Amino acid sequence: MRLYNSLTRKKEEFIPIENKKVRFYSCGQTVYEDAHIGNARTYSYWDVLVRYLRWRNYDVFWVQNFTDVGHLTDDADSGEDKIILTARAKEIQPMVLVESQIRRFYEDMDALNIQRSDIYPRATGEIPEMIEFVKDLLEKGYAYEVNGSIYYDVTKFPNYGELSPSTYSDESVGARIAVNPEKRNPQDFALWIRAPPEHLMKWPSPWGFGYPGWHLECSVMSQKYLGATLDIHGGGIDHLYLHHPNEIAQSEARTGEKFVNYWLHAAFLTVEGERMGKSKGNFILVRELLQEYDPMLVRLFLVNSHYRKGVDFNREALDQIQILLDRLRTSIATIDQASGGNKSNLRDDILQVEKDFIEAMEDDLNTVGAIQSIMQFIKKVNTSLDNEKALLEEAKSIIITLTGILGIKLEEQEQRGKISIPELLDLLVDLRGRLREAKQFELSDQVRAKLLDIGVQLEDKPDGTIWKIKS
RNA sequence: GCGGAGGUACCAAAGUGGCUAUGGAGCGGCCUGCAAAGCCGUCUUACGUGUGUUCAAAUCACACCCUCCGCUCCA
Repeated sequence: MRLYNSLTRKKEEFIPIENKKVRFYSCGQTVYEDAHIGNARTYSYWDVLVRYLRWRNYDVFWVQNFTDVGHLTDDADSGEDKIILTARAKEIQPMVLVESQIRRFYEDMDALNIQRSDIYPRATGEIPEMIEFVKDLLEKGYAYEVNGSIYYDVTKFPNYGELSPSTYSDESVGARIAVNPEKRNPQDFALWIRAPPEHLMKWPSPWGFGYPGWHLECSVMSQKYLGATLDIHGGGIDHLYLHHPNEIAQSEARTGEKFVNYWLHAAFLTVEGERMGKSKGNFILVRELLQEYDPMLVRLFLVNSHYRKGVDFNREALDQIQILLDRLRTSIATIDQASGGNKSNLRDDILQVEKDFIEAMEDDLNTVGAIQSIMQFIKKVNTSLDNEKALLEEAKSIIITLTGILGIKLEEQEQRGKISIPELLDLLVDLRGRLREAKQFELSDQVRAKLLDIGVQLEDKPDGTIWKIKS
């Protein structure tokens, strides 16, 4: 598999440190508000990457963090903790907010079929490890203490900023906001921040009460759960410039070993041509979107563009995706209905689609190409319904497997109590078929129209009727 | 300003030296009680502009134009 490595800025053959074992860390959510469509897009790609690697028999261990403390409203180590700020506005305790947001995060991700990482460590659960980490950096001379706060001295780390195509110049840092006078260099960043007495989220440390700087947790957690060197580290493109260079500086200073072999960065999505941002107020939350749209439609939209390329979110784009999703679902329903024949030309096409899919995915996770290979295959299947039934079943199975790797569930397991909805629909379809045989078209059309109203579409094919649950 | 990514047909979106991309929209047809779906054809000798390299360029080189993104919040 070839992956575009942000560190070298080119596609490289992916070779794990230890044969088929993959150590993967992705930067997670600061849990103070609901996940938006941009978060979901990024996490969808990590999900696809993990599913694909596992399908190819890699043993993937995936860690994604929850930031539940210390992420300030300003990256330059000033401003307020967003969690405390939001909790205060809601008049609840910070940890109540965190718990609630984590639950909501899981709900949103589950709905989009974004599988969970193997572990989700929380920053507040790793405070002792963070303190040890900072002590180590102090002893090694990479950090210094000022009035109970600890800062990382970037001049001690010669390769600082190697990941970032443009590190901050001193002027640009100073130009944005006043440089914290405690810092020796404008680019130094906080490892540990002293807390004023009234601060709610604070922990005792050798330097007094304080809380961790937000770059620290990723270094600490990844090292604790995955070791000194990670195979893959993923994150949003915004982290390429500050968060990730700082992670490298901290981690490599402590271990003396290379921190990450492959850096992956997901591009941002825009909404109606505009960047989603707090200042623009155009956030689209996953849960709001899902009240209106089929989760699988959203999921297909999210993976139907390349992760390193931006994509615009708008209604027209979703309408186009709906057609794509319908086409996928129709193919499954059509195969189910087909009685089959005695031809066997599909055998080659089944091998071909798997080959094309793999080829696309191996090329830097080209999900668009992978979807296209499936679409081409579906066209083949549609013209090959006279193949042996067993081959048709194989065709269906490969479609479900491949779309499943992209996180798209095509088969609905609709079950209410002991009633099977598929069986119920089969019964209705059968009854309507008898009406049509009796040329009672008015009544049979009514049945079809009513079913469509409640979300079931019937299609009369030459050899029978199929049903599809519409979104 | 500094740095990055990109400009592909009506829309979306792959492709990185020669091989029909693909999906949708529109139009025409086949099938069908009707509808839907599916299939076939068509728009389609598309690749930001200009030079150059080459037997051959969307693909490589150089220059230019334009767009988006980061250097605020933010995946």
